[in-house]
Amino acid sequence: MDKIKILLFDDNKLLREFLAEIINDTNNYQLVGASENCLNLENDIYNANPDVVIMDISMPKMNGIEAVRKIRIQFPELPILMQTMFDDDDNIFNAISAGANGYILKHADSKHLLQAIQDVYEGGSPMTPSIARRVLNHLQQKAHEKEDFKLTPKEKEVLQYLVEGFPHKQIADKMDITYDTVRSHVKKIYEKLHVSSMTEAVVKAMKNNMFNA
Amino acid sequence: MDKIKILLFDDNKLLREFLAEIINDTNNYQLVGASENCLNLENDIYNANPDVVIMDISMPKMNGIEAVRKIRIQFPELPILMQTMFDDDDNIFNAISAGANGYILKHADSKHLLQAIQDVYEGGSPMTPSIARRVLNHLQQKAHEKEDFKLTPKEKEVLQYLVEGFPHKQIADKMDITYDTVRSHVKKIYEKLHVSSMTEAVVKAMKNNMFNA
DNA sequence: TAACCTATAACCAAAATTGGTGATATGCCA
DNA sequence: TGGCATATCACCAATTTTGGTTATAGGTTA
Repeated sequence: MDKIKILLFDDNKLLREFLAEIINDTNNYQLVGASENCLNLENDIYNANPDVVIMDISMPKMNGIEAVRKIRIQFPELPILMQTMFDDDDNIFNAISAGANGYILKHADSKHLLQAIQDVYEGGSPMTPSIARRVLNHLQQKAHEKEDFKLTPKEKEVLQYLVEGFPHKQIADKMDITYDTVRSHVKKIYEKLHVSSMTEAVVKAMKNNMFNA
Repeated sequence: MDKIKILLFDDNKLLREFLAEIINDTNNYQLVGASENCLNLENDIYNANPDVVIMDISMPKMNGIEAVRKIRIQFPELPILMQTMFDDDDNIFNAISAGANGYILKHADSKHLLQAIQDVYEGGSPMTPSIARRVLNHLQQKAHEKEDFKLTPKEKEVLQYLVEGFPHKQIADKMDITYDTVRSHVKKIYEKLHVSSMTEAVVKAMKNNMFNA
């Protein structure tokens, strides 16, 4: 069985050495490189050909998040495990949307660290419960704030078309009703949504994700 | 130190007994109840007064997700740990948006289970790496499709105000420029976004979440 | 230096939206 | 049966937005 090849990016020399020691004490893992910055990012990866990248989130010159973004362009499938000092790091979401796969703390003990490496290698996304909590809260807020404005079916249909950018006249054609009827619906919509223009209505509709959008 | 009081909802008798055994073998945890359905949900919780609820995601009569939703109304802060048979359960996202705090597999060994209980009790959100991966993918897709329209700072400012529902005239006042200058910016924005109306521009801005939303 | 981008501003004419105030018809429900 | 919500349509007048064209000034860059 081949060892899992690991490439490390971290500006702290002590941590690089510490990690090298942990990894080389095992039979299943192998450190194929450790850089203190991401200036030769693509080359480093190309030469080392790792199975997993471990990336410090905050580094001089180019930070870890920018690095993740660049890696994703050339190596879309390469598992990336982010490391941070604190679990309330505001960069969590930036790292996630940049395409990082896992997220752990720097002071994790060697057992947890090795498990996390194994997890990202297998396609999972290891993260501490506290980080997961922040991620979930983020999701819940998104799904949360939806109001019920009690629009009738026709009103919903009209609003849908407004969101899609159609002017009243075209909506009338599509719905096979007159321009003035569309207007009647629009007025009711404004009343129910407590707005007074198309843009406001459309923004409110999207914020309450009333449609797939 | 008080024990962590646990209330269990699961329709499988064997699993209820198994869990009772695990928990009662410890010093830090205490099972204060185990129900096979959620018909007396509120009463069960009120009487048992648990620190943590463990909920099976699929149950007869009322499923676990509906139950979570109900719990959240009366007990907004009560930690809920969901259990499922499979980590590709499509109900993950429904459970999350209903307000569940953690998500683990039913065949987790007792050590992991107890750790997960501890984690939710402490405000974390334990989940398996594979479940976390699905959650992250979900987030990444949301954050994904953002284009760079290369708007200038002023154009971004104008667009921001449009999203907030202000008419040109008020934007002119806010930015301390003339109405016609606002119009110039708006025209440029339309050109760069390939649209031809405020609603289209606003929708595009929001879809590419160019602002806080 | 010339070309280009940004920000500013103006004018005209056309099109679209908005507010207000009506009316008619249908169906539901108490 | 009478009230209520829904859906339809109409007209007036005011406001807002849009497309097109032009112009000036400051900054950057090839």
